Amino acid sequence: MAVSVASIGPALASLRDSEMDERVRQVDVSTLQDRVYQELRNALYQGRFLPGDQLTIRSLARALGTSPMPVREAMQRLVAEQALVQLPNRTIRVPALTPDILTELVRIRMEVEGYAAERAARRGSAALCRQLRAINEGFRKAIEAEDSAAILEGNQRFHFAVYHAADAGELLKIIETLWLRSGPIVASERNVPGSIAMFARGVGVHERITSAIERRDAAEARFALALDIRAAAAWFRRNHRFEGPGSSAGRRDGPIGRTL
Amino acid sequence: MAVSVASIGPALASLRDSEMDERVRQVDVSTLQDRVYQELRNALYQGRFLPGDQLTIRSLARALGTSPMPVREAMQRLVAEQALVQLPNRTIRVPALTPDILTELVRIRMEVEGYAAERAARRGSAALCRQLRAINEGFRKAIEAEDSAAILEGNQRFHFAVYHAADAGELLKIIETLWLRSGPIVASERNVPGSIAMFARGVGVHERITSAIERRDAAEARFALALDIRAAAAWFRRNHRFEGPGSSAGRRDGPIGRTL
DNA sequence: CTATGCGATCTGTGATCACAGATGTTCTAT
DNA sequence: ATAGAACATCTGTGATCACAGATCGCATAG
Repeated sequence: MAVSVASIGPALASLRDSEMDERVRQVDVSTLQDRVYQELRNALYQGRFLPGDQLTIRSLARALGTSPMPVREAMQRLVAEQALVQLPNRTIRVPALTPDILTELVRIRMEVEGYAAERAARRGSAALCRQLRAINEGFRKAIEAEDSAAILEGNQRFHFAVYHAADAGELLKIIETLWLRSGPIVASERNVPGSIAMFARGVGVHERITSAIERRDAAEARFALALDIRAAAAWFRRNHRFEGPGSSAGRRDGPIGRTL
Repeated sequence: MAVSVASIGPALASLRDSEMDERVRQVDVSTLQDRVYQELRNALYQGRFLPGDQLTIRSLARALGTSPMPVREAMQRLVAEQALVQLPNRTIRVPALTPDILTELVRIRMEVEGYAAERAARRGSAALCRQLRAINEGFRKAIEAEDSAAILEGNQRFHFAVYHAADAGELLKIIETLWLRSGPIVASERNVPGSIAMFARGVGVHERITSAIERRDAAEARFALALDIRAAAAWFRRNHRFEGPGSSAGRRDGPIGRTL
């Protein structure tokens, strides 16, 4: 009993791209090393590793459930981005910040991120300002609740909303690298007494940035953004215990530090 | 016939560190991947690879006489630094510059390198100014001789002498990354008609930068440095043929392009 | 002529292993 | 007590291989 395919009709026709899209979703094509990289990057941002901590390929591979290769590649990438440092004896550590490096990074960030704020002010929209105010409100609530993870996240979300509005992909990459440098040390200070008050002052500065963007005042947006960074750095410089690269002792508990 | 060691005297005593230093020199402890990285980096700076060129691990390993591993690590590092780009199909290419990216990189460089010039002006010495003038003289002679490699090198030496004088290691790393982005495309234009005249104008701007540093005029140093970058970019934008990522056709011979 | 399937080839990725350098501990000689 | 040697361990590096995805060329069907 032969049935002609033609008699079955369009049921066997090829599906159009749009029809196919409705039936299946794109799968994750990321490589293992990409995923390892993201996990390590998140861990650094969230202060799960402290400045001076040593990371080894094998221990991380065991913990992540992979072979050493993707971990090695991810770690080398973070070394290239200066988020990790490889010492002369070849071990890889989370870099500690010396007061000098901190000062330098702060100044660079004021220049680079200030420029991004300037660009954002020239390009900003009412929708952006609404978004910034919503983020800042979430940030304020996190401070009220003394929720350190939410505070760090809120501050970061505010800043990166501004920087995305700058519409400068290459600049964003530089800024991300700068933030990767500060992430661990900043997160390590999130429980220091007085950091809540520091963050609370940041809510007002964020509003100042937002208003400047609203008014298309590029110079004021730049100034306020730089002020935000500098004020946090000044607090940080007074409160952070600068230690040697191998030391992870002396952790103090208390309220929350802030992103520089 | 037993001879007491003690009778031989100080000939068998341990040498002090300083004595040892006089006898032997430090050996090169760099890894193979470091050396591969440097070679690739130099090749990119010198325009030995054109924008859009594909680089494969195995062909490079064969050419360099190594196994694929160090090449792979070096290439991944250059990808992390954006000197190479890895496409969705995973091949790795020398990135081409679109007009938009060029514009963005130029603006970032004006901000970042301008800031470095500002710092250099605050820290500069008479010795630095002598050095800068000597480099600029060599640059002028290279232009006179229409020696494209020496022109590129002279321009780079001038700029980096300024940036070193800024005394900001972290900033220098960012600047190096920015230059790595421009290297191949700039070197690809070194033989375009009119580039000599462009470079010749740069000699005067370099002197303007040097004078500003000499007078400790940070704002003028910043302005002149940014002017240097912007003028070169304007010329470049008028003269560079922006091509797709896969194309390396259309190479034109003639005088020399300039580093942006 | 166009679309699809198949096989070959190329490419990067991940796994595994051995090697080499650095470091710490223990032992021995002075 | 101190210095040096030997050994064990840890760490990253380099080599090699297999795997998996992407691409291309060719053949076949409609």
